[in-house]
Amino acid sequence: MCAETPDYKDTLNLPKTDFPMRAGLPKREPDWLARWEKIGIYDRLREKTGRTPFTLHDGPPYANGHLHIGHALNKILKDMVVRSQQMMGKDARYIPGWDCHGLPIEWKIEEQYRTNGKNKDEVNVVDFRQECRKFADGWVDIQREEFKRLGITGKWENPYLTMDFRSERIIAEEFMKFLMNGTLYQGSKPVMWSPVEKTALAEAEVEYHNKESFTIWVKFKVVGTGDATLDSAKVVIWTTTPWTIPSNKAVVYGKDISYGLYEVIGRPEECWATIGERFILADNLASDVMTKARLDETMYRRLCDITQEDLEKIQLTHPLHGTEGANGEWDDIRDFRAADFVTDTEGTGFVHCAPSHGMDEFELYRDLGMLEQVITYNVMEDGTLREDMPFFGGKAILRSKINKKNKNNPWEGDANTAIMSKLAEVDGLLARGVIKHSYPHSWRSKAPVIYRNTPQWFAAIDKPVNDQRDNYGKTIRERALRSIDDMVTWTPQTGRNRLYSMIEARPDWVLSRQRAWGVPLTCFTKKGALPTDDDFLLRNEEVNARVAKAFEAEGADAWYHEGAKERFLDGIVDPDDYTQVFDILDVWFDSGSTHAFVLRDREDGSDDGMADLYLEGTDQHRGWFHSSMLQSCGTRGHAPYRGVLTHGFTLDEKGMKMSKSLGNTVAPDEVVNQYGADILRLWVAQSDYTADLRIGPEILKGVADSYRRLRNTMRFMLGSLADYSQADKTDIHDMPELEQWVLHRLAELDEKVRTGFNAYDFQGVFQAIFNFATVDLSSFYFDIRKDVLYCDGDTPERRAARTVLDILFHRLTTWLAPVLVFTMEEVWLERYPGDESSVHLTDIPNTPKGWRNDELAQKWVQIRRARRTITAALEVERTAKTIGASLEAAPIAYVSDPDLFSALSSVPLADLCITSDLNLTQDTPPAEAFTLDDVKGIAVQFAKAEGEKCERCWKILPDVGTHAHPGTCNRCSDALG
RNA sequence: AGAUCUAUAGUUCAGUUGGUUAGAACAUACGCCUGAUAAGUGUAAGGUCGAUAGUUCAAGUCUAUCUAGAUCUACCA
Repeated sequence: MCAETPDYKDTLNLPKTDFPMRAGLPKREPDWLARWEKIGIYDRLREKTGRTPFTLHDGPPYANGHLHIGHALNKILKDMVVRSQQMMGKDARYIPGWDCHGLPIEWKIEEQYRTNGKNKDEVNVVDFRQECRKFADGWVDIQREEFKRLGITGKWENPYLTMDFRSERIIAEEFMKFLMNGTLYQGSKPVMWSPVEKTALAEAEVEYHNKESFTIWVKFKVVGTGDATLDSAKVVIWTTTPWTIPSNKAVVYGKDISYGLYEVIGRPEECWATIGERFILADNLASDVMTKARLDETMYRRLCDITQEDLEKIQLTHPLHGTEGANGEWDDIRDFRAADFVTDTEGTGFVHCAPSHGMDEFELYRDLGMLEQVITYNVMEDGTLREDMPFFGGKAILRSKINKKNKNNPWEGDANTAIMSKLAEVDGLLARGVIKHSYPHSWRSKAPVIYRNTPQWFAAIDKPVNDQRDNYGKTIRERALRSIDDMVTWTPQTGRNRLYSMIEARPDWVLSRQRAWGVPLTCFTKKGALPTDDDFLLRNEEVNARVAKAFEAEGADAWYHEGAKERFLDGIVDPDDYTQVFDILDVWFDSGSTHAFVLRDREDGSDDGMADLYLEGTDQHRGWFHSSMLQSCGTRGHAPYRGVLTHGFTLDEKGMKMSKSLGNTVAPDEVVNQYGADILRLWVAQSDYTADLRIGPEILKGVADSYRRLRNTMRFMLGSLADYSQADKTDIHDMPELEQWVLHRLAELDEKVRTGFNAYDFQGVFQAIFNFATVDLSSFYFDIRKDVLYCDGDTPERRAARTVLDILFHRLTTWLAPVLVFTMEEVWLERYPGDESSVHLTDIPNTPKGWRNDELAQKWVQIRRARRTITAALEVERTAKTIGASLEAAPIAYVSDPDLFSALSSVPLADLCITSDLNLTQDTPPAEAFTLDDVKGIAVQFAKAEGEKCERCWKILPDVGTHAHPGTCNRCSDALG
């Protein structure tokens, strides 16, 4: 700077703001949260009237443990939906909820008992349930605070809990609808059963240990083929559970396995095979089986193939068939058919089926509709065989107490050996042995468990519901499938197929669990009646009403209090004629009923009891989407939701699952403490949630970078608008074209933003806004307008620019507020401070129709292309060190295209290119003029700007120094007054 | 083991009914500016479109197989 000219910097209108470049989000976010709580934002929004309601129904997380990143993703997405819908003019309600019942909590309490040396069985059920309730309550409070910290808005002080007394009442009432409409029935299925504890166990309560088991090869005689070769043969099966042999009902083979007929032609002394005996075996396993039967390869020969046609002809008899003293117990012909779970890698290639004691077999015969013929009730609760069973009645599969003398098999009872002896006696055994294998044991008693057919309660999926709500079909399945296609919008579309095929294929819904913490199946069965009898279940509205009333007042504990049965039945039926059911409802029934006690029954629910959206991870196709659909189809005839959005899972940076052992986890509170919740939210917004989402240190760093860029753009606007007033407000028609073009872009974007928000495409919306902010604003519009904003006095150009900045401010803050809830509030308060002020009370402003100007936009595409050529030409000189700043240049643009020429001559091209001057001509360009390959019709000849540098605006102009203020140009001198 | 889904620069994403040289942004490198300054701005480099085979005049796009990852089932006689 020359010594004699004054420093004009203070005379400029430089951006002025206290808005910090660095956000300091982790420290400052809690203050904004406190503010919102004080203002009561959520309730304040509810006071706005005349808005169309939008209901996002919250899928309840399970109330145990701290939040992980998946919870954060889910709730942030929900929050962005709620906030964007609200700001687009809806009344967007959000009632957060928690799932409180169920095994994991029960389990935690049991664990506490164990460490304190208490025994669960000695604790009163009601006391136990109270402890579970307390535990859930504690975690609800913790999770609520963790969710709030992420900036999630909602009715936090009055959420819904599945364990609220009212919820428990309604869950029971919903269950009783199934009771009354006849879809509830008692059936049975094999479950993991601990004979020692006489209880069913869940998969989570089972641990696998090595156990020694007997292993036997058993002969089943072939009969009734009419083929002498086959009829003389025996099918051999292998099992490690001899105790299931009395319950055998069938044998199955594999469709793709090659079988052969083998004849014994020699034998050692100790052997259960006789010479001439013929066995059908899988070829891959024949030598293995023969070895176990002590036959070496010289002692048997393969006679022929056994084809699938042969197998189809075969029928079998049980080895105990016709045994004296068996009273015909095993005399029925055994079923024999193909099944796809049979392999020829282990055993014999044939699987013995006792469908009461194995899942594969049970499912096979369930799907065949033959359960009644194959289900047995041979094993009692304590693991003993049925008292009246021939030979083995009362024998125990497992001992009730451990026998430490039997070191190898301390729990072994007397049933297996008795059965093996009898089989050997009737020539039913080919071989036996012992093996060590991994076997399920009870987590509590450490004793082995068995699969045991157990009575369970089911909801029939294919039975007409008979409730006059048949618009979508008569049965639950029909209604569900029809709803999926006719009623529900799926985001992404693939979710539809997933649920459809699951519901299409699913069996009846097992509603009962043998547990303590949940809502009981509130029903009674008639003593002496069979499950198939019409009056087996007590169906009485008066009884139901009593139950509901009691639950409303006392919660589901009422079911467990002393004298509950008499309380509910006295005076209606004779309590002594009925048995009270003590099973617990599947927790998916609880959460499947949330639509009833939240959407239908709460004042702030929805008008028609339906949700506009359910939004959960893809795992909920089998979970909440599924159970809610079934429950609702059973009770109200159709889906409870109009829309379903599913998101993927969170993975680490390499796309691998997160796990503590790999050390690749990202905890939400860590992100919040390091970067702030807004960064986590921005990560959600810029990710494609329809697939799995990756997160890790590098990705978060990238997100924080984007955030900073955006933050500075906002900061620039704040600074330039510092003293903006209504006097600046300029009509669009009085604005330069550049400003009109910005408004056009805003009109375009507004549509994109609204369509995107309505399609829940936050990624698309954010990307569009972010691109606009960096490409159109920061590097183009702002860059150009800095000159006018800084240097002009109160000119129409400056007023127009500031009008546009003000408009931009309102658009950008409201568009981004659903994502960057904290930062946009911070930006908003910078201009609109006040105790009651908040961007979150504002709607996205409407866009005046006149802003859209496609013709102008077309023209400006041309202009920007020409500009690119000019700036590129300057870049060459910059690299050559001819110039530094672009204001040192005054290039000549040779434009041959007449349209382009007229377009360029209609705008202040030098300003747009940030040069001090620019000559536009239609002359033929000199050969050395600069061109870009992809821009036709313009060539640029570089020239340095002539004159002195204005000490105020830094433009180089010929008239500098000839005005009132020394060292200034005409404009600046005027501005200085 | 089965069902479903995903795969494009270092990162996050575009890529129309198959049709020019696969596009942005961020990050990177090298510049410019020093009046958005722990900021702004320009230029460049960066891709066998997970792999292979096929259909086609033409494949990131359609088909098949494989690989990796994810979710849900099944983990057994």
